[in-house]
Amino acid sequence: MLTEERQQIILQQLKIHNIVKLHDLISLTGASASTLRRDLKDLESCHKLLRIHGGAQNVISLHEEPALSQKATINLDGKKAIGKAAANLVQNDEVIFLDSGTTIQFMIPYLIEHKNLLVVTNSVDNASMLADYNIDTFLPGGRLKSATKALVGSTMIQTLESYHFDRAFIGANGFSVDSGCTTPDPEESMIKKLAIEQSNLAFVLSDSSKYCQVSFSKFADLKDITLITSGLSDKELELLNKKTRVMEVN
Amino acid sequence: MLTEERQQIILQQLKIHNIVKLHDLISLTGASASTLRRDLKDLESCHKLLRIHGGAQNVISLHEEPALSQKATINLDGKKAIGKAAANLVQNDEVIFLDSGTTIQFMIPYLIEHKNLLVVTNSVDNASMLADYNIDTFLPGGRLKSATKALVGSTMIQTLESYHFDRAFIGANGFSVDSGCTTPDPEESMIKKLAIEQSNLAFVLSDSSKYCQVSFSKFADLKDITLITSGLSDKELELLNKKTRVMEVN
DNA sequence: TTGATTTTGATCGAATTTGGTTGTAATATA
DNA sequence: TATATTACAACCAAATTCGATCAAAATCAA
Repeated sequence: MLTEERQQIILQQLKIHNIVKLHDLISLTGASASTLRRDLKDLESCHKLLRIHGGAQNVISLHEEPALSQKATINLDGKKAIGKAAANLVQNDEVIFLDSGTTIQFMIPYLIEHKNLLVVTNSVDNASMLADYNIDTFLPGGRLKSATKALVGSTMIQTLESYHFDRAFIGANGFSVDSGCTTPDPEESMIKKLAIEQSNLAFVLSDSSKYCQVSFSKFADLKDITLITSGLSDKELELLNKKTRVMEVN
Repeated sequence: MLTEERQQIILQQLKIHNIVKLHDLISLTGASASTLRRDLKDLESCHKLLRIHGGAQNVISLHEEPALSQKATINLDGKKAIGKAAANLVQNDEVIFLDSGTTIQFMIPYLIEHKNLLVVTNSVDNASMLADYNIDTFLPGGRLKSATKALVGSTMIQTLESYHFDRAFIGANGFSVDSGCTTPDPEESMIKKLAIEQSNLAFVLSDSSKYCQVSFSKFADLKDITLITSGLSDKELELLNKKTRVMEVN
């Protein structure tokens, strides 16, 4: 059995079961524990799975959005760096759109450097933080999604259609060369898509853990946005650079 | 069974039942009590659940009061009682408006008793809390006021004009027989006024410390609203009762 | 074929996980 | 209230899994 075959089997099992045990893989492939450990190690290093004691699990299960508190602490330094870099792109007097999500939230402390900004956001949490920083903020109306505290729905869409932004900063649960930028919830996906359309320049902020992740709903092709990310390898960057503009921070 | 599997089962059970007993988890996973205790400990330390004697419960346990961080501790018992009384007025299937302000916020934990509510609010903080309690919430668009984290402005007004509420619950910085209900900010005052107009029944929530206080901008005559208050003397109540309906709680 | 490179499987000590035991604390019952 | 029951944290020893290493096997190149 070839290495490629084994790894396909592993990923396939993961898709089905969300979790695989090393033991099962041994009987499934006939390979030794050592070999399969090596496979898992390889697959983990390109973010295709997450190793756990006794096996491996999906990096994210498609229909599960981890609650904010859980997500918030992951890859903190990376998010901070991304947030700072993104905020530095903003110019005085601009109107910008801020998506929901913790990565985007890290931009806010750095936004106070800029004068006379107007921020439009669909995130209740971001709005609260923007108010703390005394940044002029506008919320389009919408229905509130409990899980992410983002505003969605037809009202939001109608409102956004009548706005135009200098820049939009969007979060993503996954991005890949083939599938573009994706997120679990179709309604939020539609907001992201629309915000990108209504902007002169659109940026997707996402750390390396989201690379090669595909979530349910696609909201942008890589060619239509500029990616701001951190923690990617040179090889991965090279590959991405063929499809989009990438800002690697740190 | 892998650690990760067990923990997923635990969280899944919590989502369904809001509470799990250690005993049930033992029969559900086949793992020992020690192991499951460890799992609960781990999950608690990353804030995915709250341990209780004999098992665990969701972090946001529905029937429990939120920890309120701020200086909102003034007259806490009074506000709680007012919030509870106000929430009890609400009926299933109603559309209600919630104003901004801490007193109003105390209603939210008690609102979960009612089924199929739709809450409209202009307060970002209330919205966030409503999301925590999984209550259907709609935010009309508007400009965000930093000081109070309330949404104001023409967009908000236009939106509210097209809505109609079964009940509106409004906060006030002052109320008196002569000057009616008042609040410092004219823009917020306009929102309150409008919300009252658009409702079948309007309630102003305000504790006794606001009695005979007059703030800059008036948004309602006492005759147009029902006052929900606490801590007033019999004499004061008698006086007020001539001008308006008063619910004294506690 | 020969020699170099890669892949594989086995081994072993270290690290992790697990289930049971113990004494203590919390809860239930009388 | 006093007592019995149950759940708890802390600890330990057994079992499992892990990572590192190395030699055998397979693959490749000339």
